[in-house]
Amino acid sequence: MSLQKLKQRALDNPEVKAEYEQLEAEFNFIDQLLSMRTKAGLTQEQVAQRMQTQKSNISRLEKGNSNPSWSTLVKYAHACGFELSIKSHKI
Amino acid sequence: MSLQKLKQRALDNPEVKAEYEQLEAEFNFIDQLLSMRTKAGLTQEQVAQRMQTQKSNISRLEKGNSNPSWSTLVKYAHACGFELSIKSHKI
DNA sequence: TACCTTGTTATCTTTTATGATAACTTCGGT
DNA sequence: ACCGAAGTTATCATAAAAGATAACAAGGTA
Repeated sequence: MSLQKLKQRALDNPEVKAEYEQLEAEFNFIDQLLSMRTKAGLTQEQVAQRMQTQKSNISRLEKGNSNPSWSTLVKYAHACGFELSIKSHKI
Repeated sequence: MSLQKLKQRALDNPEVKAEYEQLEAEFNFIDQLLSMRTKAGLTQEQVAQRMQTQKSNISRLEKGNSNPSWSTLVKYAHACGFELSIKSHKI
């Protein structure tokens, strides 16, 4: 079994995947979004239902092809069971 | 001099004010926005110029009468000399 | 192979944020 | 009392986000 395949198998496990995502959590914006859903163990459709919207819109959000409003981000976070805040650090 | 008055005088000092704001930084969303500008020692008009927009729009943003997009928040933060990221914690 | 789940993409409509201008309020300083 | 700086509010036009639907792709499983 190739290393790639092994990694893939490992990531198929939700818990392993969540751990993995958490490691690079601070990485970037999109990753953090995805990380929340992964940790919650929810599908896009489930999140969509909780947000009272469509799964296609969740995909759009997670693919980074959008510029979401703050309330959308908060709704998404809540749907995944998280509280959201902004963090700022001096350049 | 009343306590209120004393507090007001203290907060008139930008440095004191910045320190004060920082203390309750995590307080809420709007406070954090304002805090960035306060720490930067900039006026709404100065931030507006750096964001290539109008001071009235900055006021609208800071008064909480809006639901800004992520890019607007990032622009605002940059104008104030900050890098922005989201922070999520499990409910 | 056929099926089902999950996610992606495209497109259209509707809602809303943003840009812009102008008039107004507050508050210090002179 | 006047004046200027800083911030607020209202309003309108336009750009863009969000809602909705449908068709498609990838992966796993019977």
